[in-house]
Amino acid sequence: MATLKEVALRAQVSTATVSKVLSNTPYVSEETRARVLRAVAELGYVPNLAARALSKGRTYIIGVVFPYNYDHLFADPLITTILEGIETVCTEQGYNVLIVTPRAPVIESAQYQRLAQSGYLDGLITIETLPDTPASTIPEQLGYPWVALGYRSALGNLNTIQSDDFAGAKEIAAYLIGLGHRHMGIITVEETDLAAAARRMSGYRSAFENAALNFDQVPCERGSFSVESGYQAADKLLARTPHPTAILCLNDRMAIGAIQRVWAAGLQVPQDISVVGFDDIPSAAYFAPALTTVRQHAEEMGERAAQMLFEIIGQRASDNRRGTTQTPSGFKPIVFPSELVIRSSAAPPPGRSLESLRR
Amino acid sequence: MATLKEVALRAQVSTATVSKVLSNTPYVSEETRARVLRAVAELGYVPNLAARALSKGRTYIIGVVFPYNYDHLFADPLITTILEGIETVCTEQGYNVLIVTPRAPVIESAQYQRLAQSGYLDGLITIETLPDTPASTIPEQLGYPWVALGYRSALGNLNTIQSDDFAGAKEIAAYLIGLGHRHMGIITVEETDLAAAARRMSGYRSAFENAALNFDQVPCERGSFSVESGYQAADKLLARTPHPTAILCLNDRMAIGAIQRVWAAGLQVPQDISVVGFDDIPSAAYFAPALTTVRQHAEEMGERAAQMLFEIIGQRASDNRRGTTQTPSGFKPIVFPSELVIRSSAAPPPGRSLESLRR
DNA sequence: TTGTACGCGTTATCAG
DNA sequence: CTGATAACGCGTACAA
Repeated sequence: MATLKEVALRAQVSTATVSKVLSNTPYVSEETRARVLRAVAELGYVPNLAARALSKGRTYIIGVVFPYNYDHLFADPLITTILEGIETVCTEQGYNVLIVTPRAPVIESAQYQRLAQSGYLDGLITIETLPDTPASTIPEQLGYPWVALGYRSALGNLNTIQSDDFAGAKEIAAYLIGLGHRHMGIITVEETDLAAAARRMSGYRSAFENAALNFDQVPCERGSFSVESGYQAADKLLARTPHPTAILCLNDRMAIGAIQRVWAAGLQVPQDISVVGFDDIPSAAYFAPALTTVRQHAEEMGERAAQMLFEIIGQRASDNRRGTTQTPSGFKPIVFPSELVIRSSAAPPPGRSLESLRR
Repeated sequence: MATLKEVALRAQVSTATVSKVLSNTPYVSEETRARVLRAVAELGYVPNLAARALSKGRTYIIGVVFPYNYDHLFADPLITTILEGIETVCTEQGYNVLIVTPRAPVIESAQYQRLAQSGYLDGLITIETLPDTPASTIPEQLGYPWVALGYRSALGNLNTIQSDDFAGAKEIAAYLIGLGHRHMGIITVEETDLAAAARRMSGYRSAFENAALNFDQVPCERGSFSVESGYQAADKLLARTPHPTAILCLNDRMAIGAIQRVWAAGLQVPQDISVVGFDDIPSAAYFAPALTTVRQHAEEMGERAAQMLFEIIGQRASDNRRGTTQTPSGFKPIVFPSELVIRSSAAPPPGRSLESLRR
């Protein structure tokens, strides 16, 4: 662990000169530059980041925050894919990624709060899966760079990257309706467990109302994201007579659970009952039947979030340079389209072929 | 962003005193302690981590390194599960996790090398999925705390956490043999792509030899981890006449691909052909047929790795305190058992019921 | 073109 | 029990 001073000693110059060489400042003679560089190489000198951070006020670390309560969030392919997108861009830009996972409600997580205020992070990207206690509140109050992925409830949507949950849900519900389904069931989650839940539900509702179907009479059960919970919820849905001919699930894992339950009843998907999901996790494509679902552009969303953050960091830096203290108004929300992926877990209801529909 | 100095000013004491109060040093009068604490609260003071790191030589950040080449490693549930285990323990211990993903061969990744030497990390956990260029080489040479998950090839296995790939592979192969299979195929990967590949292959071999079967004549195709590549590899295996009655896959995703290919041939799993995997990824349980595979204790392995790292960091610290500069010899490798998970993707070969085997 | 000297925010070592 | 003061390693005005 050689230091600047040691390099300076060896190259017979001052530490200031070494520093200048290393930061590519002009006005250094070729000769000394070469001598310094050689000393650096010989000593295997690497700048101490803690010292640099202290001096420059920049750590080149950005924090990715994902609160979790109910479930292992790392088990959610959507989250890890977003993370991958973020990580890619950060690495490109020479930034490092610190993962921050407040276990408790964000507001109560002292650890998170301290970290956010510790000056260790140049910025934060929060993955807001939960409503009510957005993790972005903290950096927002502290006035430093942040971007949120998801919904911030009543707080407005500046600096936010979202997936168009409403449109995606509406589209897939309309698709089922178009196939001829009239008796459907829904497997959702507690709205307190997923900020996007409400949007998806209103997407469904919108499709139903467009078709003059009464959404409020649609049987609706709650799961908790997992395959098992989907199984349980489907169990209740199937107990009804007549049972629904199609089930809309708020995520793919619950859809897979629901399908298991349909099988357990001795029924076929999609011949007897159609089941659709949401998210398009990797296994959705390989499940049999391959899941009809809604794709979210998770990796791109992660990348875009990181890019937005760097724009904010950059503009903040240039503001400082010219002494402007204008509070930036924030970026307009970016909404990524979500797209219906038609595979083979949905079909017209039994006794109602596509042909008959066309008549 | 209040500083120590501001707190000191407000509490009418010196910065040294504030520091003592905050680090719970005894020998501070109750009265001043209270005054300081109040000032801290009023100012919302949070220590600056960069400054603390510089002064104490400790950052409370540990790096988790996972090299990747061929594939999106974030898409590998095994890796993210390990990461989750690591993260849990680190958070408990008040450490933060920085993710480090050298894209190039580790040796050539300047970014990784610099980070490792920057003094920004208190320790490293490397996930060694690839042979030949273990990421742990760097911290090892630099002489600072590290733990490796996986295999370090010829470098020895000190400070290593492993899954018993050999035993797991042997067990699942023996299971198929026990079901009566005699003509099997294997879908593996390039040994340069996965350090564990060789162990699993020798596990298979061992089972075959125990049953007096010639392992070298077993048809063997290579995939590249993905579902698609499993499909392609199975394609070649099925082209043989007679085709194998069972396929051993080196991971679950390829097994799922292989099953798809079997279906495409109009055959059933496991009635016509048995297919087994390795890893027990979450979707293995929900796939239909549910995958018979080998479970690895990924989360526990991650947790154990973090614990081992903290033991090393701790002992290093106490060595320093008493001036001992003994080079620690390192921990013995910890091998986690892997276990056969019997579900429903394997059965006796056609025309050979379990009954007939017992005769 | 180069060097001096100070500041960044903490911790730690001493005197007092 | 408390308070100066010196590190920690780097960046950077400012001076030379």
